[in-house]
Amino acid sequence: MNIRVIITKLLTQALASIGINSDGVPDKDIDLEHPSDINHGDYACNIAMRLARKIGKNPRSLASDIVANLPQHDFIEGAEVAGPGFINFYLSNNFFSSGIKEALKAGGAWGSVDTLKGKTVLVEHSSPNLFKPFHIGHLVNNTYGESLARIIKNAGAHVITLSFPSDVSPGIAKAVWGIMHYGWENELDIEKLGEAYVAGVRAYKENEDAKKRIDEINKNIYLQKEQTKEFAIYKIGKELSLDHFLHITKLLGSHFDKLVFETEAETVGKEIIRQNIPEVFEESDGAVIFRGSKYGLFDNVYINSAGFGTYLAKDTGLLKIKFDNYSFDESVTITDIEQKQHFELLKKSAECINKEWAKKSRFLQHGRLSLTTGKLSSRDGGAPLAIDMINSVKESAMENSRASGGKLTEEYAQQVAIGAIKYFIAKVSMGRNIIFDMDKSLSFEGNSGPYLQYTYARCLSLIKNANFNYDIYDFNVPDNWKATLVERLLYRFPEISERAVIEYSSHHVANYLNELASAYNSWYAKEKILDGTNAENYKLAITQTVANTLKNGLYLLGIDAPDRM
RNA sequence: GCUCCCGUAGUUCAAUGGAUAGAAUACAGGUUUGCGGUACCUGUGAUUUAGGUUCGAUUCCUAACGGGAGCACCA
Repeated sequence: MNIRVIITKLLTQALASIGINSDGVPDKDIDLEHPSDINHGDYACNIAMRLARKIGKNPRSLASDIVANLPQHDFIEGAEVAGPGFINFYLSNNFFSSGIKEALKAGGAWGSVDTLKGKTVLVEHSSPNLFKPFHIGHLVNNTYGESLARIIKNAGAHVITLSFPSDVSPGIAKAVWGIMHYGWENELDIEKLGEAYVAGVRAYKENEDAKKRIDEINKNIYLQKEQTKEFAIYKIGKELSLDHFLHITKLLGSHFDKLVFETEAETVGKEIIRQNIPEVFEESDGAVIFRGSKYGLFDNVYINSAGFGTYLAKDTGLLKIKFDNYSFDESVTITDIEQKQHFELLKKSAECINKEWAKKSRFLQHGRLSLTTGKLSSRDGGAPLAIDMINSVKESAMENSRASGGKLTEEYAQQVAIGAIKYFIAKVSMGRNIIFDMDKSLSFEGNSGPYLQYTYARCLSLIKNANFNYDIYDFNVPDNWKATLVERLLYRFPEISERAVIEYSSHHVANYLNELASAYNSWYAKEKILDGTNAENYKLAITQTVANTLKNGLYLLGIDAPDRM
């Protein structure tokens, strides 16, 4: 039985025996929280403070009355009144050890919850602009998106992952112009693609003829004029770009069940928009617009005067594609925060077309990534490329290892590098801007991905040395055992993953894992685990549970836990 | 100009309206015959300002100041 339910029940009984009946105090009014300072106990309840005035007693004396009337329970070591009238509960060794047994039995499922059991959720993230390189901004999106997909799945939902590559836009026309300008059509690679894009952007601004030509290219791509030279080049570039995207997202641990391209969504979007003139959309200056200003938002163009859908039309089309092809409870879209207001507009227009579309869609934004001085910058002077960043961090991971006499393999170094980068992002609550200092931010020490990976590898090494087999569950709490901070944190893991899914945020998991690893390392420093006494098995069981928690928790962040590093 | 988001140690981040505001990093000093020192321990150091709501405010409300984003044919 859930420990919160047990404590709530005990409190209700105590209240009843001092004459406060359960009608006046519904269970939901009994707030149980973990005290911010763990020395204050495992759970704290503020019920006395909330009731005191109502029944004309002072909070502390009411709290004492409640404590005096609490029934005994095997899982509760004791309760006391503290501070302004809190009732603090201390859990017992029996509770902790039975929790550890449960956790070990659950194995890979330890930490999973059933908050979204039976639901289907679409998660759309990491949508790339094809022809533009995958840079560190995409890393941010991928980190949060992948982590959320895993957190939602961990809560029992069926998750379908989608990505929405932009394969048609004026920017792409610029890149195609650049490729033709340099004559690279037969020797194209991902670096040249980036350079071609930059050249196209510059030419569009500075050269009138180039501008005209680019507009023509854009039109031919939108209209899919297969016989033109630019369309042939476009197809080569699109394929190359898409391969790169799939390669790098796979490296990062992501898989997409479905790719919906903008070309498809644009067609679908324009159709549904035209069908909704004039009820929802209206014509203005040759374009089709949505009057967001009627709803406190702003007006914007959905189909431009040349007859092409803007990204608002594309996203409208994507919504229709989602609802036509899948049956789901919620669709979650993760983008950069600069699109926040645009998605509010999109949601409002979607609501006008079909109420269900808006009701079942959730648009989440993560913060922007800004760079301080760093040694890395991309070849075109813009944001550093993801792949360069990973390689650079990987190199310093290997250097670190060599310096301490280890020999980290490429494969492990890569897991450490990706773990360092992803953790740095995932530990920050989504929505806040992230400031990146290439040289300093990605530390391998302290509150970092590698710190957690290191702790995990250390646990495994210990277990291996001891030949401990946790499938046996052959352990008992040693006599005179004083519960450690580690045990007092371990049982909270499912609460954390539940909070992560309720708030749709991964950073609670990251902070929890850091707290746990830190508690374990402190304990490890002063406690000999393999001490040859009959306490050894219990200490190993704790170690194994820490390892499982770290592994499962890192998984929720999209980070691998290598068995050694 | 209008709308939205954000202001916490030198720096990067935490804190379901709760108790003495937590970490990491940086800085100063320390820990090993014992299992992985990318570890552990000690110390210094912060809620932008002014009101309000509340038993209680970093958190909610109002204003000012400071930073970011959006505001018609880019995504």
